[in-house]
Amino acid sequence: MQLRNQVEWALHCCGILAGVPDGRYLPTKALAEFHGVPKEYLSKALQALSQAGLVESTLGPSGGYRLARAPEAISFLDIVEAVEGKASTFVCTNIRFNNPCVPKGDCTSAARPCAIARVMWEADKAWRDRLKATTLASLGQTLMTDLDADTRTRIAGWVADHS
Amino acid sequence: MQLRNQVEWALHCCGILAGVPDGRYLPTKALAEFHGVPKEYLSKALQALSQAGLVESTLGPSGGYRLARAPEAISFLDIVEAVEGKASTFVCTNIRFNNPCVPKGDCTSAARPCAIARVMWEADKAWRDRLKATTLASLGQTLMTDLDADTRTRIAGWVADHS
DNA sequence: TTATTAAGGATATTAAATATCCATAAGGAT
DNA sequence: ATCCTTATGGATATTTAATATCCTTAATAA
Ligand code: SF4
Ligand code: SF4
Repeated sequence: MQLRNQVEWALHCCGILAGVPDGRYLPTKALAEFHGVPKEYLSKALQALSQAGLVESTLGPSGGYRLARAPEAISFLDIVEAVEGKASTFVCTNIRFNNPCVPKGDCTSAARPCAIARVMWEADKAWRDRLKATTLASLGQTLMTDLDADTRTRIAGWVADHS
Repeated sequence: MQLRNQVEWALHCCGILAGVPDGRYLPTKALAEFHGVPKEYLSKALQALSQAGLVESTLGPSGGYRLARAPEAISFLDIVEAVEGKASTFVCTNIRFNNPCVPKGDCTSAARPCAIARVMWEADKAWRDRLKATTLASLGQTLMTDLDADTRTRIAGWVADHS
């Protein structure tokens, strides 16, 4: 089980978009060059973010994307679910219904999901809760300590040049 | 991102194997019939459990599988990782190395994984921690309250008949 | 000796992820 | 007005992973 690479791209892009100057937009082309990924495919991830209402776009020259909300109001979970979907990682195919010991139609677990599924869904929730706990704002704070001042300045300059 | 169906099968099989009488084995054929899944394919999942040391097998008539440890000592995580692997759900392809603002070879994050990856890995850990917290023994207790006495008796009888 | 079973390699089938291409409409620049 | 740039979305191709089947081998009990 592996998250698709779009997730990594989307997270990075949101991190960069958080640094776009007010009123400006950063186009797909710049984001693709910055991360070294195919522009056309990255575009699909950005469209997913757009449909989820996390970013907003505008057309034409000097068009592109920017965050639709404050970085404090965008969580990792928002971004992951925009790209990967909200469906649980565990899907129950109800193989218990084949169980020869449970009379047809008498499956009490039809009303209530079975014990195994409940545990798997709780684990899924623990994963999402952790993702929900980190926002783009907290990511930005971490990057302040991770990256040296020079690099931060260079990145800010690059973004300003391309937005 | 979705867990493979083998995971659901493996969890169910372990739940059943927990009820196999001492000294007996339950063969793949029985487990496949019980759950209504293809025997040959289920066999692959059981082999994975065997290689992980969660179940042990014996050949010949009256052969099959049984748990290799007490139900208290087998967690959901053990089973999930046996089938799905231990690799993190988030794989970092280090696209930051393409970042034009970070001088080649000077990527401080090479030593330390980047901020995004750290969060994703923590979420992955939260998922695994939750899976680790439930054992086959606690599953059995839940099933005691989920299933009525008649059904439990029928299942126990079926298992005894086929082991 | 015979039937049964797990182990595992090989292969086929199906679905999903990854990637590219193109047509369209809209917005800025000239 | 015209042209260039851009997001959007559909269509399609390519690659990879999941799902499934088949077959051979060796071990074991009846
Ligand atoms: S026991 Fe749970 S996971 Fe298995 S088929 Fe039933 S509901 Fe699904
Ligand atoms: S920022 Fe993190 S997730 Fe992105 S490439 Fe770097 S290490 Fe990987």
